[in-house]
Amino acid sequence: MSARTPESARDIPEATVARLPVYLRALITLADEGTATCSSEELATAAGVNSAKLRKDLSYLGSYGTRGVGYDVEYLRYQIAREIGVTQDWPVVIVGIGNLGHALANYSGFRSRGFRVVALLDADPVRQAEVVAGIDVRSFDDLDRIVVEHGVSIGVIATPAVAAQDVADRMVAAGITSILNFAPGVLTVPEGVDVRKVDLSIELQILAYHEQRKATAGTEDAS
Amino acid sequence: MSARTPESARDIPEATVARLPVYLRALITLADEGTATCSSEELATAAGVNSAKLRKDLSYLGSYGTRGVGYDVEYLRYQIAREIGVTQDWPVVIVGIGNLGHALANYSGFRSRGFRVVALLDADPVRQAEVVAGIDVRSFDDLDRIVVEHGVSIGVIATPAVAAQDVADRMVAAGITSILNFAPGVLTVPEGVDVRKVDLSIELQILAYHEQRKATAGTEDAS
DNA sequence: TATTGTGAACCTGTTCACAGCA
DNA sequence: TGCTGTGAACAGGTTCACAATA
Repeated sequence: MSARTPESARDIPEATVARLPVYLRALITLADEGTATCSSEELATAAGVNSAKLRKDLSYLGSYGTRGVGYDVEYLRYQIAREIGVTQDWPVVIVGIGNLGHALANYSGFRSRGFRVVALLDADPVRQAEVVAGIDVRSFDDLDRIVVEHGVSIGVIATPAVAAQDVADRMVAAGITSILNFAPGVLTVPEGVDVRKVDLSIELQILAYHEQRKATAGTEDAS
Repeated sequence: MSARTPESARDIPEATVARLPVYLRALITLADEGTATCSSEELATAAGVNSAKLRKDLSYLGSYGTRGVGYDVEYLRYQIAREIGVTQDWPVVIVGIGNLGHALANYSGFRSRGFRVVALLDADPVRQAEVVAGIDVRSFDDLDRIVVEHGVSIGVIATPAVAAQDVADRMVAAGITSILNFAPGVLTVPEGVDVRKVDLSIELQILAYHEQRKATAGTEDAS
């Protein structure tokens, strides 16, 4: 392995990275309930995983627990928040202020979990008259200026599918390097830009697959 | 307990199941463009995966291609739709008609991808006066009746986090066996009930983690 | 003692490379 | 010949079981 691993820069498996936010949320819940200390078993239950996986995941960050005792909730919460990078807020722009864009703009979870919506953009001049969640909707052409002004590196696409690739291209050109995409379909972006996709009908179709199998579990179909 | 494996019921790896809807969407796009036949390379590009993975995935369904030629777009589309179980519509109920519930109710992608929203439910009597996407919002107490009447097995939770577990419990009691949950936090459900979770701030936090690493990429140099 | 942290075993998913077939 | 379908090698992720230790 590489000889120097500076204190905070071990490489954490992707599957673990995807669970850290879940642990963080569970720790916040425990803290709110007044819990000062928890075992890996308790935290794992709160996060919906098994304790061996939780301990393995945490071991990639460092040794933040105490053998025979457990974890200090506040301390571990801070360490995970720091590892994820949400000890201060990330500025975010949302493009596409239709039904979904409205819902996202109004979602209070962003603000409390390390993100601040700094602009809402839409290509439709009619929508640019609106004020949503206390923020005026501005022209998509303002993207470059806003990205520079607020140092934005994360963008959210909530447009119809047909516009998504163009929006992504312009986000990348403006300097955005992480995109959360709610539009269906595949986005093509340059190396170094991260895209995560949320597709509602894909999620339902995965459920439908399993549902279908439950229905035919006892039956044998011979078509 | 899998003594018999009837022709259509091979066990498909979970990772493959999660990609079948992506392939289906890519095939629909190709069909709409008038493409009659495609190679694994073309379909893989359209779906955003590599061709070896695509072929491996399709091999779990059967041999639907022609060596030296490729795949018939319409035929493969039908086979995948049948495998997922979306050759006819699944009735779905949405609970929690706030901002997100509105957006989901109005999302046209559901109807065109194998799902039909049969009811919108909310615990708040004020919301029950509304009509959203042409469907009246009804009392959450009507859940049992609606599930039986329409044969619903899939439910969507778009309530605040605090209500989600109660809604899930009542869905399960009513006979629902698949849940798509947009509320943050862990849901506990009995064996046999599938839950998929969509959590917006978790997705953003995963992006933030990688974004943070990009920012410090120049600091540590190895190899 | 009670619980963490972790090597080792195991399992799942991905990629390679080519045999098999139209 | 060209492209699919697939065994085999590989990589990544999960679970086990126990040594380390407050």
